Amino acid sequence: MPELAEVEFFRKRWSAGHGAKVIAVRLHDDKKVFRGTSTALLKRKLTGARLLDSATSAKQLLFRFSSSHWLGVHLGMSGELRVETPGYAPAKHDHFVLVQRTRQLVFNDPRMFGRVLFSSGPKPPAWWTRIAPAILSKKFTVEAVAGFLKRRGRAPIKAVLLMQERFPGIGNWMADDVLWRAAIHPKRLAGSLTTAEVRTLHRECQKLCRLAFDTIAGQGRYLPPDLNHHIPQSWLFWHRWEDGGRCPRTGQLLRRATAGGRTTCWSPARQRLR
DNA sequence: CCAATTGTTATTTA
DNA sequence: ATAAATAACAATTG
Repeated sequence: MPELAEVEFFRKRWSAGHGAKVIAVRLHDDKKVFRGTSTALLKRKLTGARLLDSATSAKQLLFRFSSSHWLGVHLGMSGELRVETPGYAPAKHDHFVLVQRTRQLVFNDPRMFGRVLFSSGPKPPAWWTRIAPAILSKKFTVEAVAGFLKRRGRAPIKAVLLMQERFPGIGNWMADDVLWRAAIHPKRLAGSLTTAEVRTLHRECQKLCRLAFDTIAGQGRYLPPDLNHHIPQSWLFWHRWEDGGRCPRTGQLLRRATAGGRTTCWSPARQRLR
């Protein structure tokens, strides 16, 4: 489920535990979410440590602990973060739990494409600092996008939008939504876009990211009661999942097919192959 | 039983 | 050699 703003939504949930000590760590050792991570070390170092603060970048979460410990979380396809009461009994797919005195911070991931990382040191770990510059940062320029599209010129634009090294945080539904807003057919080859189309695409990426943070992740300290709670019916989002969905702008039937290896939805009246 | 799934990476193909 | 396409990962749901 989680893309850019959804990841931030989950971070805000766990931020309930900022400032509080971890009194126990419960985890499922043998699960794939810990691939490449020493669970013994993670458990030993985080027990007794205080959760100081956290951040998100693209689809990654970073949690900073006392004594220079860093916890990384990627939610993969089906991961989510929850806050439970101290008496909560872990469910089947609750693979990682930080127990605090007044709450439990739970990482749940049935499909286990997600990941838990751990490292120690004075500076944030490399896997965090090498994430591509955010779409809402100054470095996400139209020139950078144009250059990238040229280099990936023979791939469908839909596939290119999913590449995290240039569009960090964009996932399947955001890619479809951006292309729909920009009125660009997902199967157009990246190198075939006109200068005007590249400009529009660049702008719509920024607009959708801003919109997504506001509606999904909430503003300030406010956290929506549920993911997607405030997403308006006017987004492609609500109409793209199943057959029979209609374009919120034209009212016509949406098309679905696979493009760039993923299920893709577009509005034929707005987005044309040519 | 078959096909699907909002992600990433290793392997295969062009 | 490079880039694009595909398979694989795991679990559940329709």
